[in-house]
Amino acid sequence: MKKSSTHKKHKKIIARDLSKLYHFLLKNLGAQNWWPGNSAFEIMVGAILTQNTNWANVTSSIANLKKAGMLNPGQMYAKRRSLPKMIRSSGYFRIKSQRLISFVKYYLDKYQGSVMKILKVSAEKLRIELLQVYGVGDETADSILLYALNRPVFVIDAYTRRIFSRHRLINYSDEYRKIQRIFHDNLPTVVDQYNEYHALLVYLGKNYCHKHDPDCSLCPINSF
DNA sequence: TGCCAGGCCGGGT
DNA sequence: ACCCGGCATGGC
Repeated sequence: MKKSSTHKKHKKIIARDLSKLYHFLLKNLGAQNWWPGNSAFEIMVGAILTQNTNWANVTSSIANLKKAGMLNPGQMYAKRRSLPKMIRSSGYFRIKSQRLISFVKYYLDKYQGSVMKILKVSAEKLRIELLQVYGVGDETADSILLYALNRPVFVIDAYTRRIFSRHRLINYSDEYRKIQRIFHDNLPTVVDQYNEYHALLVYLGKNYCHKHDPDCSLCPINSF
């Protein structure tokens, strides 16, 4: 059996139950306490480095940057030529170096690399700006908004698509903003809940909702 | 060994 | 509006 997305063993989830599902997952899986990172800038960098990449591969890159004193906008830009070497373990290291440079340049030019200054701009306006930056798409922009800048923006990723398409809330290939709207419309606008919910979905995706031949009998959602 | 990982971009139809 | 190839390392 290859496809599971429409198999009956996946319990159907409806939009109105998203809030209850959150509390269920939090109770059964425990708080994930994201984002694993200390400063806002470290989280921004991590959001780019983890694109289509295992987080474990990113941690050593972050450690390299920290050791080199490059985990701040000014030094990262000044030492930008050493980025490929520093972030090699994250994969796509050449293109991700370009993405980090374009992001840091934007952050320095527009906000002098200051969290205080970027926090003065509304989430809606910031999202549009971030999407103009080379290498920042919907998920990366929203990860920065939610996890680095504490804005109530729900992050949609491949795990979210996989989990909820199997449970027939969405189609896997639905537009990003369409999926996001379902969460925004059916959850209280609470940053901490958006934060924890996405982290729980990643945990669920990693451990129970595998791409091929998923072992659905172990998925906690079955007993929701 | 091959598949997968917390995407995004550019070109083609 | 889709669809696709390219980008790349490290763990199981």
